[in-house]
Amino acid sequence: MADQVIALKRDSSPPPDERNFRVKYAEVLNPAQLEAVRHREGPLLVIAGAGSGKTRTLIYRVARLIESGVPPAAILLLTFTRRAAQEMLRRAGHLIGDRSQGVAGGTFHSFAHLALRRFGAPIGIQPNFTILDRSDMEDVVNLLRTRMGFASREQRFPKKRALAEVVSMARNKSRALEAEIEADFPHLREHAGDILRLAASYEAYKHEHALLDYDDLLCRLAELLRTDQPTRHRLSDTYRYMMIDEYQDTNLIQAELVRLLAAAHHNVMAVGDDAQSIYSFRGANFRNIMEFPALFPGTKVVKLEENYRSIQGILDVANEVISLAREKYTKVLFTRREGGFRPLLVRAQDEHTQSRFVAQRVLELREEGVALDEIAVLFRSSFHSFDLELELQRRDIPFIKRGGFKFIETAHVKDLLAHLRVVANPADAVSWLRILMLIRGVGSRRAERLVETVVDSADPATALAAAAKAAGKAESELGRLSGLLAELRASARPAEQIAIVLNYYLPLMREAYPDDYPKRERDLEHLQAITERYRSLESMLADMALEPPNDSIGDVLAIDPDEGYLTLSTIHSAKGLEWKVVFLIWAADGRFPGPQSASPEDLEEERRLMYVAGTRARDELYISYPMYMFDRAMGYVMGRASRFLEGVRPEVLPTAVLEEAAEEPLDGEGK
DNA sequence: TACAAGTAAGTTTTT
DNA sequence: CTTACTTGTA
Repeated sequence: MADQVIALKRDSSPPPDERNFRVKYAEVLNPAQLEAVRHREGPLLVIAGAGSGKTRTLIYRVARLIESGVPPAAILLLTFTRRAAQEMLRRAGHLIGDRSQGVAGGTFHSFAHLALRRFGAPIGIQPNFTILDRSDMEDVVNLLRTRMGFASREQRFPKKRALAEVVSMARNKSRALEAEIEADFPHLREHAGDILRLAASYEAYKHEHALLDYDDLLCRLAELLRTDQPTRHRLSDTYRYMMIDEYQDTNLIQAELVRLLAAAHHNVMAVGDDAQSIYSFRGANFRNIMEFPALFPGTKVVKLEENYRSIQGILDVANEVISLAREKYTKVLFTRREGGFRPLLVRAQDEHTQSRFVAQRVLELREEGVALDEIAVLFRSSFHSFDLELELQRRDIPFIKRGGFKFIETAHVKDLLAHLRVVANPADAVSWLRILMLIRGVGSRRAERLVETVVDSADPATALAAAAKAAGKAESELGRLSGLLAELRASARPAEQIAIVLNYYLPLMREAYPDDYPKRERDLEHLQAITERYRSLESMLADMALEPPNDSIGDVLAIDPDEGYLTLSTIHSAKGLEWKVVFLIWAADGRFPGPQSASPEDLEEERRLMYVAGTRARDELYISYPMYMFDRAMGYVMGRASRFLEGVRPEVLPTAVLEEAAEEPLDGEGK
């Protein structure tokens, strides 16, 4: 190490090597954090309450490992989003410089993707496989559903969405499909036999066309590691120090992946909070984190209970919400942050009054000097913010929305990418169908036949041109498509390839969407800009499937405001984040929890979700709900506060009834 | 036979 | 608002 470092001032005798460390760990971490950061070999479980410095602990441990001489490339940091991994490595970089960039980091899915591309051959995985996102999966399921004759029979057969749901859930819970139907979808029991047959064809179809869905990425990596010893050893030797964030939201397959990857060394640090487990719909079970010590005997457990984020008033609400849970959790948060502010339960007249309250308070906060990017509005379901979005637009308050619909899933973006996907993987029948059906005169029937001839040929463009001869009036269009594909194969830069597709696709799009094609064009330009940084088509397509750009900036706003954006987010997408001021809207029974939360387990998870929402706030927390809300079945009904707030004492969460603001006309130009 | 248009129903959360 | 299935047209 080139830099001479000043020795620690503290009298306590640090381990000898600590003297040379640039970071003074003992001075900036609390005892529990320090214990976790100093841990070096063997399994470690950190139970970290909300705001207890969990991320900080991970970052400092990365830094300390590297300072202790561990090569960065031997560290694997698995997080819930890649963004989280990048952010952590960036912060670690502030501590120890750019050595942190050598750390391998990402999500389980992105890690599995890379591993399978490079080492998947022993279990029959082609390196150019295509990743199916959820809607691609549904497309395939739907195709098979029709092909197998389940579409137009008298008996009602489940829709593609439900089918994809069951199939995926079974895998995420590591259950046989039959058992999954019995357990979570008993109403589909009568179709169990057909669903099983459909699922089998789905597996065969994916295999035949080099397609892997999200679940395959995890399951097949587990398969690879189980069955192929050289690969297991290779990966386990490469990543000698593993760190896993948000462990409470992992499922059994992910736990198995961890076990297999760590087989050679058991150097695993898992970090999580059982009270913040909110992904059971993805097969996660908060008990997994409790069973970590059983998976790795000899696990050291460290608890972080001091909260550095929120003032006590906010923690009081969160603690009371979670204390009424049926399962008891492992810790109670406390803070030394004093502050007079009490969170407020705001009862609004109706949804629009709620929106205007939020908008107005946001403007007041801005007057008080709180930047917009220090404020967030959270909600249970992404459509809950629709009315608020209109109100914010009306008042020129810039915002970004996280979670919910992604622009990557809109038809025009999928169309565009499908043209590139067939170039990367000519066997990708889903994408072939998609781009063929865009052509006038080609419907599902003809498209399927064309796919059959094209998929197995060595030169798809030529095969397509040959097949087009028999296609009647669609011939010339198919010829153009063939030309396009040839042109795409000749180009190497993704952004350039997108430009080539745009040239072909934009006219088709204008015809297909005469109402709003300008907006869609802007989306595609945005996409082109995003893809400018990619050098390989494969990596670009993989990123689009695994880490899609989902911050859809409100399309009204063309320019970046200096003061940043107000954040609108689902609670799920707000996980791990924090803001100075948080609004939680639609905290009403019937919305949060929603009507689909029926079982006690579902409700417990909703309660944890409420806990997550509340603990995102540092200084101010406003929870609101409308007194009258519209119900599709019953018209306007009286709204009640969420049941999770009922047990919270009024001293801890006082209620304010919202008076109509006088300066504002009731009927704005919204709607 | 194959495609396009029209009508009717269902809707969380995410990799 | 999207998706599914029926009916209408070439």
